[in-house]
Amino acid sequence: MPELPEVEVIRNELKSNIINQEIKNIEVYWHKTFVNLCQESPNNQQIFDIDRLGKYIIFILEKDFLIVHLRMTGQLIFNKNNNYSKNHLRASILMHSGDNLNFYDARKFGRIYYVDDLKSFFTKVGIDALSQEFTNKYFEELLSNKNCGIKSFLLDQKYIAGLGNIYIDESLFISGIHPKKLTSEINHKKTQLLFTNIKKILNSAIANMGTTISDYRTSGGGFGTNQNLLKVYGREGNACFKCGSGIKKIRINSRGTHYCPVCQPENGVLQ
DNA sequence: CCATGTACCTGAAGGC
DNA sequence: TGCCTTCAGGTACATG
Repeated sequence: MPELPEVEVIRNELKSNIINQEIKNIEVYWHKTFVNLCQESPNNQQIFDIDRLGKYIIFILEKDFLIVHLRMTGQLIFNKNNNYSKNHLRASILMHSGDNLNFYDARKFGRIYYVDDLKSFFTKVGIDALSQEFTNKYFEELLSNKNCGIKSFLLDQKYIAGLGNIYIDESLFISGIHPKKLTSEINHKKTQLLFTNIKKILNSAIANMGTTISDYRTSGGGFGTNQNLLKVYGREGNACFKCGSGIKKIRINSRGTHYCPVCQPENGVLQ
């Protein structure tokens, strides 16, 4: 499930291949994949740059923008096929050079939006988790204005954009915070620790080319390696790397949530 | 306003 | 083998 690091890896890889290319046209094979929110046409427009906000990848065209969200199983593959059969190909962005950017998506949740106004498109998306403007002070302010479980808070993209199920579980584990801990009850020291660890976890996942559990591929079709370094996610019943107790799995907001009951106590001195 | 529930989708995995 | 159920979780939208 692509989160911020996976999207960032794809963005970095695509930059060298896609920037300055000119779009010939976009072929759509599953009608819901392409969402046209703009009166113009992307055809014959040059791609000036590639940006990112949270889990959205943003292609900056001459006049407007193509925004891709991979959701659960989306893949952006440059100039080649992937391991999926051809019938998972939902759209192709064809370039005048003959290069192409193929959008595969087994579950059809992913989207390519064509928009002319970024501001109105991103009204419900908060600050990017790796942006310079996302500071410890900003994090504390967000937390103090909210009183819900910390995992629910981190999942909600309108506060902080880019975190998903895997990296939230990892960040809370190394910070020693129970996923149901109320935002208002996390003390100053723990807040700072969590803030630092979120940035650390995301940056290290980028360095490892992302987490490939099932569908995620880089734009070259490659695998990430970060799945080998996960501390809690997917480790239900296995021994905690810190204390040896069994990792537990519960559901929060209908998401599988992994934690160590000893290192992340719901109430206790460690918090 | 907020919290919760469900739709969107398909493939993999497990039970019997 | 094979059929059925459950699970995976990001986001939009509906409901209470």
